[in-house]
Amino acid sequence: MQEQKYILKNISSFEPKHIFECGQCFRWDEESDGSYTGIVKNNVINVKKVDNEVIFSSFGADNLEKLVIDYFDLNRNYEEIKTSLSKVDEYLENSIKYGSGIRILNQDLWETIISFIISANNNIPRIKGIINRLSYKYGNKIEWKGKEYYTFPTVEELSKATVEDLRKAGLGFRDVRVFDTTKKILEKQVDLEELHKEKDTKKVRETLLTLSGVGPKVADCILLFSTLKRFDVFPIDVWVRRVMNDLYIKNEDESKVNKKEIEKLAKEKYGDLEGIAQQYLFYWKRDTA
DNA sequence: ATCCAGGGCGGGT
DNA sequence: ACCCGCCCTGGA
Repeated sequence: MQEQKYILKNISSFEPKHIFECGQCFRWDEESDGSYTGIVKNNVINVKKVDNEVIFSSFGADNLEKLVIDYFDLNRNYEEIKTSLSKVDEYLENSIKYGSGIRILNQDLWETIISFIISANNNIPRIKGIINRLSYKYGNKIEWKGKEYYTFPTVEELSKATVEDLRKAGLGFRDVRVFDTTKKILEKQVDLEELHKEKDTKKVRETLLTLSGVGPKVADCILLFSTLKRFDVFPIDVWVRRVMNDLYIKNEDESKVNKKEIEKLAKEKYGDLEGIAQQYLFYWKRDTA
């Protein structure tokens, strides 16, 4: 364990608030100075943007520079993506301006699966609370600057939890889902390493859907926000349904908008970048609501 | 108090 | 294929 610092200068398309509050992650919290602190693998990382510099400070075992480049997907050209998507229409162009510093993270697949199973019919404060309690109980403690942080439990660590333990941690009806999925992954009935090797997004999605608690929306979130990193998916939650209805479909009752219609529309308009388009639209709609 | 929050499941048509 | 009621929890 060691303290490290890494500074990015003149980086474009990197705004901590946009990245950490666009709904893709649950383990980052804002500090009083506006920076964000989160847990990535076995590291605690603080991200602070000052003018045109992003300062990363960490305490952990991994090489910070390598970790940051990988986790924040720094080798991807977001300027190019934004230029391309901005040409679609003025709605998307405006939402891209609003969330111009969004980057889609490469989050650990296992952690992303469990986190989004917990997210079902839940709200963000509760989701974060549950994940913190699971990490506190089954993860490992890291102490840094007088504060305690806990790593997200590994498959083996979480497999020690019984259904009752999970219920006590506040998971509610998601307890059995997390328990069953953990067991299935532990026993490699679904092999996460193998899943990374499959190129066909549809096949990966089919496999994810065999996991308890993983339906269409959760599967798409896992595909988009984890190291699987697929942009040809379009997670449809209440906010995305709302924004797509408001902008294009204009049905009087947004709850009756057909998912298939939204999927078709997204594919037509945004093509293979529909996943990233979804993030700009989601962040804009929810943040200005 | 009732409702809802970043859905999924199981049992109906 | 669609549709619907139900599922824990806690904050408004």
